[in-house]
Amino acid sequence: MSDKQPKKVLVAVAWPYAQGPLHLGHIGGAYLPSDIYARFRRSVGDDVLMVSGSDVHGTPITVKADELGVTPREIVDKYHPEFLTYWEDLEIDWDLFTTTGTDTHKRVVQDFFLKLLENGYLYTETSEQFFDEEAGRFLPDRYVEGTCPHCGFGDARGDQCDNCGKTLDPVDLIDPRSKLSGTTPVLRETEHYYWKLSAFNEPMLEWLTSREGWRPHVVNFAVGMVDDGLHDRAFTRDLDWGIPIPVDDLGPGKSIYVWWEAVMGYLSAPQEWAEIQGTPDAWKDWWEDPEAEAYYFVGKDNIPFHAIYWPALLMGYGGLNLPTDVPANQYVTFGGAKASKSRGVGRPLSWYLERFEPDALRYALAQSLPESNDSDITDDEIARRVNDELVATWGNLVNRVVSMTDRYFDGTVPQPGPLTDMDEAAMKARMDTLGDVSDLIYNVKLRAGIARAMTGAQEANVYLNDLAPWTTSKTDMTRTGTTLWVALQMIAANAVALSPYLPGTSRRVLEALGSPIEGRAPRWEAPEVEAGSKLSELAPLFAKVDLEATT
RNA sequence: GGCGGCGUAGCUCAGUUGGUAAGAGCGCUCGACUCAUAAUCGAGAGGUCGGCAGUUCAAGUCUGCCCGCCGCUACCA
Repeated sequence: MSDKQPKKVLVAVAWPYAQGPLHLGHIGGAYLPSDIYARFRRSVGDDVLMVSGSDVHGTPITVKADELGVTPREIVDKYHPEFLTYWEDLEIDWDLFTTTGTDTHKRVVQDFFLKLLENGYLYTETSEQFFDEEAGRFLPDRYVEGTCPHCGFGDARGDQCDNCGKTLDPVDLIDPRSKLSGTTPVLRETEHYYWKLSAFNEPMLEWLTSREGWRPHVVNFAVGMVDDGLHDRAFTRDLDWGIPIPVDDLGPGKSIYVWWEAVMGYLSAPQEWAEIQGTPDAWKDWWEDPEAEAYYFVGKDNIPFHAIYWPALLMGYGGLNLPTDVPANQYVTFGGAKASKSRGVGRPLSWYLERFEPDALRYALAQSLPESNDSDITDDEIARRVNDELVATWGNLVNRVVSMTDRYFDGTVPQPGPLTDMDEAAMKARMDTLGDVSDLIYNVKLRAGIARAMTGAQEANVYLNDLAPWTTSKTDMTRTGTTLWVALQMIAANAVALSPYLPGTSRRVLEALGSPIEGRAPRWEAPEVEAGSKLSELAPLFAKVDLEATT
């Protein structure tokens, strides 16, 4: 670890729409895993840049704004600040969490557009779209409603019929009407830029099939999609809310399609970060250095955009790093059924934060990360993880060792005597824990990583039971001191092993044992708890949770 | 409809290229201990690996069909 050259690591995380509160599925699916990974890479000395931000131009935002009769900006201004409080509460440690509404983003996106145009990947084409003459706007698919041509359902949306589930083209609707004004929309010609995505079929397939270490479901899904053939996609929309195209040959009112624009945030956010640092070119270390790595943490619904479209955009731009890995997660489901509002997923994050300590919530989610399959969780399951695993195994371990050190040695780290084989084995076990957890996190097996770290805590419990310092304290204080000294070393190392997952409580443990963290993350090595030093006060790490008492 | 995925102990889940008598955590039973947040440690019970049929010397792990569940299906994110 320590002998490796520090690497530049871009930790890129899905951009949430600033359109509604986040739920545990979002946290477990993307934001927590990225934070765990980023914290770990900081610990081993790499230069991590973790960025994301609120997508302010997403269609759901304009839909919601139209429904409420407010501007999209008002929606964004409500939810973006709310997101920031989540990050603070959960200690999601961004280098920058911005929005797609910044000048930097606009500049980068428009530059990207021009570069694609220059490289021959954009062309114009005319098509017919529904236009609401009363509202004076072209209508996105879901703004058109009418009778479903398949089942006769009267309120089918232009993109899909909610009754029979079929995918529709708004032009096929019988008696179409505008959702904006209720009037009958008319077909009107409109000219747009199209992206020559079809040109990337071959290189994309070649790139995808040569990825090593990617999760099977990610590669399979992406390859399957490319195998079906990539088709050219419209690159612009008839919208005012968005980033206008930087050329005027199509007239006004043309914005870059929000999805293409949003993923470019991975490029613009590091530039904004660099500007804030006062080193405007610093972002290039993460984007242009071939040795730099880039990890994209997203949910599985985002695989096409991060494993295909964004890499294709980058290929079209040229000279920028493609993703090192897209460790997409599956879904966190609640109470068996799919993510449903009635079973907890609709609960605001604050509901959980009122009942669980941040690290306790992080623990339960980390143990349930849907890395290879959808994973199911319930409120009781979260409480069970906290009470029967986290408190019982780790919290109690720390507490019992600190208590004995207080009782038998007045809170001073005892001087160890000669180490026996059992002592040596325990000292080695703590190093193995750090090594194993490190291997697992490097491979983005975060769930296995925290389980392994907990095994380390169990090993310390076994060691204590075998050596029984509460018994030896009656006859042999040297032996007792040695045992507690070893146990303290194990705890300190284990706090480091857990630190990516449980940053707040790990910090408390390390401070109490005399190894305060310098910087944002502890060094990934076993700290030395010095004999003779005085332990500072350390209250129990976690409290047990009783949901019934607080509900 | 098309594409993809899932169904492994009571619960939540692991199980690289098919190969020793199928694993973990929690729960449960019994025992040990009492420093510790009735926590800890040990032992044990518990599974036709959704069903059926194949391929193979050998299948949870490959093929086909069936049952149940889910996601995506391109201007929807």
